Amino acid sequence: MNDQLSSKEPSAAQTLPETGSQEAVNKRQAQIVKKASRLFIKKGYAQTTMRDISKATGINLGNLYNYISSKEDILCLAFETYHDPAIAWLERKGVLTIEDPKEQLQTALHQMLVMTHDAMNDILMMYRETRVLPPKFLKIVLKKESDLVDFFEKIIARGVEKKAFHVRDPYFAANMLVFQLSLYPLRSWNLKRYSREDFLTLTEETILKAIIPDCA
Amino acid sequence: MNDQLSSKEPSAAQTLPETGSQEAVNKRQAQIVKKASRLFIKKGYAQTTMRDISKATGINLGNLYNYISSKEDILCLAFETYHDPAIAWLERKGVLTIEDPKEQLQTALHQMLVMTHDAMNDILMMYRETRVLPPKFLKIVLKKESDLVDFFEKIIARGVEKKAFHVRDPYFAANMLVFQLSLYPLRSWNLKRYSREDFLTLTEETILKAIIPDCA
Amino acid sequence: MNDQLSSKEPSAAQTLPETGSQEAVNKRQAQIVKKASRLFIKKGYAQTTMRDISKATGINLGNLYNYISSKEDILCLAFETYHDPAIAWLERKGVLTIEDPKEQLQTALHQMLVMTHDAMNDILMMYRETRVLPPKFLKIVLKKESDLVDFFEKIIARGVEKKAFHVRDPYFAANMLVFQLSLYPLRSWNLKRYSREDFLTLTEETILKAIIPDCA
Amino acid sequence: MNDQLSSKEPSAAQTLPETGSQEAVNKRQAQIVKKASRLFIKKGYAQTTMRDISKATGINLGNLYNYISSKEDILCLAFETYHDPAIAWLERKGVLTIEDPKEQLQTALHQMLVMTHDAMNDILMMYRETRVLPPKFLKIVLKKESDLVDFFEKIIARGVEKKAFHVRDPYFAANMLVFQLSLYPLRSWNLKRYSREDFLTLTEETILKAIIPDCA
DNA sequence: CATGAATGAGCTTTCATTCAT
DNA sequence: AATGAATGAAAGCTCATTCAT
Repeated sequence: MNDQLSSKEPSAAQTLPETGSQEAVNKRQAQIVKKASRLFIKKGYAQTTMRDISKATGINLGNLYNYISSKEDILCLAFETYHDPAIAWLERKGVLTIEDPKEQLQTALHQMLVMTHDAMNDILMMYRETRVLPPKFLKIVLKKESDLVDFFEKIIARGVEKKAFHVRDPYFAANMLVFQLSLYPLRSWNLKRYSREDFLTLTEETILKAIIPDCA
Repeated sequence: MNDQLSSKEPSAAQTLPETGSQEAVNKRQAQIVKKASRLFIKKGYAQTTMRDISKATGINLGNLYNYISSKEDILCLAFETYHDPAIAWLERKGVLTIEDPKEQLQTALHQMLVMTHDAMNDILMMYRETRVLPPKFLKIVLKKESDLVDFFEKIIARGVEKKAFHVRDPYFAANMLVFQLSLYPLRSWNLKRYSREDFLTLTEETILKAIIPDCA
Repeated sequence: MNDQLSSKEPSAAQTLPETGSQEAVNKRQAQIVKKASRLFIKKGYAQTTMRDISKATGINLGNLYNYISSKEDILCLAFETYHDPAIAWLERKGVLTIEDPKEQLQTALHQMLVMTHDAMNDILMMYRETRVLPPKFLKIVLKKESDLVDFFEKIIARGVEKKAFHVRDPYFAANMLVFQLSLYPLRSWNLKRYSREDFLTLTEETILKAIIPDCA
Repeated sequence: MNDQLSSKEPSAAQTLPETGSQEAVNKRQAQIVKKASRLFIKKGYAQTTMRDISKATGINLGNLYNYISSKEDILCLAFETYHDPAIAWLERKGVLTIEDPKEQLQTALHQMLVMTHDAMNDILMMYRETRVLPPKFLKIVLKKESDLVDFFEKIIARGVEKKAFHVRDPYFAANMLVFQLSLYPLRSWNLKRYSREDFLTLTEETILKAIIPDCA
């Protein structure tokens, strides 16, 4: 039942020379992706040069290419890094085994909100730079996003069946819900006045009001 | 009253060697911005070259610079072009004079939804390329977006006062509402299954449910 | 009958932006190919940089790419430039209409020797750099070379039939003959002691001795 | 008499930090040159990277430099490796002691043809990559080639004196002969239709016809 | 001797922008 | 105003070579 989210396709963006100690390479790679993501967030992908990344990581320009195979590769890796945990989280927390629809929805929603809030900059970047991804990789990313929608659709549909939710079109509702998760990353400049806690509570409330009838 | 939306700052991104008939220049400029926007939408700003724009407009490469001062300038002008009408629309339609809060909100929402839906590609582009805008211009754009939020906040606050709406924090609700307007542009690939009409109705319904208590 | 040499395939290596006056572009292109060939001859293709070519032609590095589409393209154009005339020459001179086999062979041989001698450096370069050509282009080049062999094979075969030549295998003889044409380009450092005239006479004599029986 | 071919100049292209057992070093060096030559033949010198050579030899990239001093050095060593045996062969076989000019020429020619045929790929490579050799080394290589010409010139001149050969200019004839030895390496793609034996016989015949009068 | 990460110069190519005509 | 050739500063990436371990 909880296999619905595990679309684990062969995700490594590109193969590398793979010299030796894969572990050390992975560590370096992670370091590069992390620093590069910060730059992508700040300046945009196209405006970030490999020389910028070299400077930011402290890794020599030529040496960078021992760990990643191209600039595009870094972006793909960044998408992986920030996408996979989101999906794994829900699975681990056993959300799918919660019996009460309201409780189930609230739990899933809350966990996703927290995650989204904390990774806000990365999500903002991903919204912007999706266009740059190579087609093959783009497909994987969209699949993962639509998996998340499907996940919420199931929960909502079950709640509707059990008369706990009042929703005309569960698939649409799931789409709207998943989209609303990104409110903060995409609109943060207007929402700075709210504390983290206030914001989370308000968002949860607002989202649920459209799904649960008497939640006024 | 209608001054709340008119933050008409000196909008031409950069000054040009204003020679002859300003009118002819403006017309050419508009033509450039329109064609260039299509390219920015399709290929992304960074991936669009001045040569592309020259070819698309039929205006000689060097001659382009008689009408715009830089590539960046075109993007700034594009933001203006697609931002200002959105704001002017509501003003023109006299939404602010509607007495009944429910009717007022529904009217404003519907009009904005229609606009957003039809300009979806432009909006998507603007989400993506905001990072390229020069800081000064970015500020103007953000101001305009927050003007729209303020506009809806006023409507919602009045509805709350009149006990027509049930909303804990009107400013937050307005932000969410304005954000939800972009559902289609930013998620269109998941929503292709809905007809234009179905989509508009569903979105309106869903947004209003979170604001108007008994709108089930 | 004289169509046997005209394997005029679409030979332009790569398509170019083709801006306007094709004639001026062609002239510049020829200039680039000529200067670049000199460099390829002197230093080898791989050891010649685009900056070298820019400096040698006096054309700005970036501007070069308005006339050629890549470094490889220059090499392809060079092959064309020095290959096509060789083939056209024989056709124009009406060698194929000479009745007497001996006279026909001598005429063709002499004309080819003169050409080869004068373009020696280019031929040397072509021998060396053939490997760099893109496969599609390589095929064309090899086809042209084998056309030349076929041309001489026909002449020799006719001479054998008419008992004018004494040759066991006309195709082999033609290959050897065509190969011998390159003696000077490929061995010039050993042959500097001969005047142009002496060299041509000696070579002609030597080549013919292997084909015409009593030519001692 | 046999000193005419032994131009044994100090042949190691560059001096190395000669540490331990010179013998082991030489063995490794030979291994590197052999494998690298295969790569040079297949891909060309410029297109072969030190990483390729490291992978092909199984010797660590950095470690390679304990046995050779540069990439260029490998090429120089390759030229030596494939040049010296050709020269030594004839000396060893005692060709110079054969009394009958015709037999002497035939023997030398046959042996050289066999060698050239079997080492065709190496010879092709040497033709191509000569341009990369450092001037000092290039001189040595050319000297060795001209030694071979001198060798055949002596044989031919003696035959002419003894009225066994009919040749106007022995030096020119020797040059042509040595050049013809390379027919197969440089034209193999046109000559694939001949068996090894057929090819050798045809070539021998054709070459001799230009030197020995009644060899029809 | 062996390793392979690190170095940095240099490569081809692109492109916004300028300028002579 | 219009043209498009010219400019030159980067860009992404490669690779021979070095060096700390």
